[in-house]
Amino acid sequence: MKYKATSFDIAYKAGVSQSTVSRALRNSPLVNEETRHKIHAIAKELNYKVDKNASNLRSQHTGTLALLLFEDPTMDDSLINPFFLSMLGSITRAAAKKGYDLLISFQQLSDDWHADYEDASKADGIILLGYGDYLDYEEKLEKLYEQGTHFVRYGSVAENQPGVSFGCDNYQGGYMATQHLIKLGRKDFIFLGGASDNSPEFRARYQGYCQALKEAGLRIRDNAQLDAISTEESGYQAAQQAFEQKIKFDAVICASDLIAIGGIRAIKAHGLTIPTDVSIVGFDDIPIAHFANPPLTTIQQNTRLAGEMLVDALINLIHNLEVKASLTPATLIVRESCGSEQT
Amino acid sequence: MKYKATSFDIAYKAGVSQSTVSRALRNSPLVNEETRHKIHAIAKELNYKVDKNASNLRSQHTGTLALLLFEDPTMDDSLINPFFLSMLGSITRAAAKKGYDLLISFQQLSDDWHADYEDASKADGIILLGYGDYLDYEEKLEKLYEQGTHFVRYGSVAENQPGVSFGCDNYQGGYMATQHLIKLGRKDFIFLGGASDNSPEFRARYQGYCQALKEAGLRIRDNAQLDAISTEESGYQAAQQAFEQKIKFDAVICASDLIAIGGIRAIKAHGLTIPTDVSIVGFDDIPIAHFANPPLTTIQQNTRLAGEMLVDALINLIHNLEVKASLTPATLIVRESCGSEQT
DNA sequence: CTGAAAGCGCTTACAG
DNA sequence: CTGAAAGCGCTTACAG
Repeated sequence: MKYKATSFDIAYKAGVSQSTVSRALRNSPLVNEETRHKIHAIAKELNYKVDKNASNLRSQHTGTLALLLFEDPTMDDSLINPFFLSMLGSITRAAAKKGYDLLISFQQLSDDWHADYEDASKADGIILLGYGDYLDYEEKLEKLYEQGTHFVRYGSVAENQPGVSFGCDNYQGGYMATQHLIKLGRKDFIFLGGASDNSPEFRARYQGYCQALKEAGLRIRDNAQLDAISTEESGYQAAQQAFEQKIKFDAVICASDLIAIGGIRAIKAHGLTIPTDVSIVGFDDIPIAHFANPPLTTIQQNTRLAGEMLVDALINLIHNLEVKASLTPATLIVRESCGSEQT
Repeated sequence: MKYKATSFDIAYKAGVSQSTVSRALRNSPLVNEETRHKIHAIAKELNYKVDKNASNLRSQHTGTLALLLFEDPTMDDSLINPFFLSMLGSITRAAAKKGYDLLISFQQLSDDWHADYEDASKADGIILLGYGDYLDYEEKLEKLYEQGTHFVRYGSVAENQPGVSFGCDNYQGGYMATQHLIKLGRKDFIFLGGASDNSPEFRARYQGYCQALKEAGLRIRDNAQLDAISTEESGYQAAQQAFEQKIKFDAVICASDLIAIGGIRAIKAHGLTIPTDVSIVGFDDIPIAHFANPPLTTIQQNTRLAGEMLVDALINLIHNLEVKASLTPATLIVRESCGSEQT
């Protein structure tokens, strides 16, 4: 490893004090224009980079944001939800744009909270992205909140949640998806996905779904909501159940794309054709949706916007500015899994 | 923010010196069993965490690995190759397992190398994952190498490359894919993907392909290798070109799954059926491959293993141990895009 | 086994 | 506008 230049080396070469070098490099207005230029030139020549550890230690902040991805331990390692990967990408970009480093950490929901705290001490703030059971998750949020840690999270947005939350307008998304199928003349709906306190995002989608049905004067059958978590297999099982219970349907609204992909498999397995016999719509717009067979109509979450909002909000929080929860719009992406108008 | 305990607080409570606390916390054998227990207990009670900046500054290492993802600036932001996302996941896990933090940074290939250096100063070593033109990329590697930076990269593995490289056995993968279609009775092959110095990974796959054809006594047509980069659109265009040039084919080997997905679209658009009329195989085994229509036969890269190898190798490099380039095995995943035996 | 002390490379009052 | 000096919270010889 090459010798690493320090601010003293620069000071010596420039014939000024180390304090002045430090100020010049941070572009303090306190330093003479000319000296500053000279110092910058020497720094460049020497390949000088400020030592982050030293500057962070001294100024008591890290310039780093931590991204915690909570995983449900029941999930298969290899099949991390593509939606979260997409969020990860947009958060990384957003953080970089603001000059923050991003520390990434995958955790099991079951890990004890000391691990979170550990991460908290390495970063100025935390971004939480979780899946799995919300009720387990909430405990962690409360711990973090008590600790006075700066954090934002992406997921369901509701009253009485610890900390600041951002999320997609799930209710509106569920509503739009359902309305779209209603317009297409569909009458018998089922909903694939959990709708309990354990998955508040899914529940909001379900509520939007119910609202659309209600407004159209269509019945909401009690047995037509089948639980599923966000995996292909679980979606398959849920649809399978609908068949076993002999629930008649020509329209299926899914709480996620992965669920929809599984649903499609089950529907095809029963010899039905999509969208002729049944229309189906997903949620998220993960890349796979586009390549499903048939291509899946879905509700798109704006991950790019979400990433920026999360990062901006967290930085504001760190600077003790006020930040409030907000929703990102949901967009209907029409593809071929719904068919076109019919009567 | 709550008051943050320091090693002095613990020392005071335990009635020992701060040096002893530091040693106890690092589990130095120099400290009395009993005192160590007491110190650990107090640390836990006080929610004490070692200040990373201070310890890193003092001991002159960071405990952090940087992951640089180079992107070809021509790529669409939103469509980061799912394969890299998968690598990212496995590297994150592998780093965490070894107790290293992972700093993530997306960069354009066009960024000047100072940016890399910047990252180098924040981490003990760098993992490089790049796509886009290899020739541009190589320059960066050389710069990094000259600087004496510890780094490993994933991609093509060959002689005369600066630094240590890991990668999938692309040659073998291309060979296996081709051989599979040969066994199925296919005769007229085309290859979709670049095969020049600009994309050495693709070239290795192409060479494996050529070898398999040669061994089977099948002809390798000069015009049957169509350039494509790893996007759906580019794959579509390449297949399109094959049709325009009236190249007859019943088997297509693709340099990546994304290319294959685009190829499938073009083939279907020409009214041909897969796999009846033509067999197609991809490379990577990204999640989409499974859901393609028909499900895509492909060559799987073991990203989990690759992530572990990269992290282990980099850590060894940091400790000045010897490390050498190696290949990860390629695995044929048979799905429906090839059909079954026929004559 | 333990303590006193130096020092990692910065930032930032303080004094001019 | 500039410099001398303190100090961020650790680790690690050095001396016992």
